[in-house]
Amino acid sequence: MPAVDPGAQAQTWTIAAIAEEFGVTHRTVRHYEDLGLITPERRGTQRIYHRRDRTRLSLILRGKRLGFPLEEIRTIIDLYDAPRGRRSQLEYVLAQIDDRRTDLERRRRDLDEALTELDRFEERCREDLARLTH
Amino acid sequence: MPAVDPGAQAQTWTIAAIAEEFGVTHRTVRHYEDLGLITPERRGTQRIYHRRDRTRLSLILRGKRLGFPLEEIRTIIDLYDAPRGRRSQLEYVLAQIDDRRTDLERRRRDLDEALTELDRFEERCREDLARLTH
DNA sequence: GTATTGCTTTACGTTTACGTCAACGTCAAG
DNA sequence: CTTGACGTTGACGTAAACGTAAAGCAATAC
Repeated sequence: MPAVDPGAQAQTWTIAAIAEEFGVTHRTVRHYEDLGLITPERRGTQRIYHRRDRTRLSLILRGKRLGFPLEEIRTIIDLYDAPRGRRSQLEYVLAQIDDRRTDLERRRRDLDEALTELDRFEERCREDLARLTH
Repeated sequence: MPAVDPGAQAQTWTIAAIAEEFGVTHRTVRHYEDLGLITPERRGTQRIYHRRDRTRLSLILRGKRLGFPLEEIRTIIDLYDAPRGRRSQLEYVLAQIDDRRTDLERRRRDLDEALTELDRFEERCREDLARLTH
């Protein structure tokens, strides 16, 4: 069992393959490309997707589940790939990270609140049910 | 200091008042009414908002911050006001609560993942920065 | 060869969540 | 009484996130 086979071709996927795997349509995948969220290789006219594209796609979809607009998602995943060679670039990235965290933590507070309320509501319902049962 | 003054008029608000207080436009508030998310009292042609409407509005806005579509938000807040007199109704509501919780917990997992990744990324950036500084 | 399968681009359609006039009612202030 | 300030109902506009044909290339299947 070879740890890493340097001669092996890096695995690639077709648009139909990743679309199906991620549970979206190929139209959706191409839309993300139009917005610059993924940039698959081109072999002639065909799109070839690499692991990098899969990583990005899963980031995009998680962002969507969290309710972020695609444009904002792009700034986020671009952040992860941004050049960080110079000090000024690194400091910019660190500032962006802070903004992101503030946003995410706000969401988590909202989420926790919603879950707490839901729990309280369930309790009330269960009490009502118990009263009905006697 | 009266605990509860039964003779006191319940406090009400105008559309401009709640719009400004919640940081949205009156157009937005009326849009939520069009979708049946809030149903203010009508005094003639004017809308009169009560505490109940404010509660709903804050639920709506939190739902929006969490990225829920308005139609889904309506089913959620309607759930809180749903009749629960009969056993079958209560059991339906409890089932809905379970669905909601599943959804919210999924979101929380996504959110925690995103925050963890962000932390790891920040660490890497800080290491890079330290290397630049020597 | 041609028929099918899979991928491509182009382009218009749709839904959601409002923004943005337009045109009009109403009520207190001057 | 008319002028604002504030409110109202349409109704059309728009941006985002795709859906949905339409029409064509390209390789394999028979």
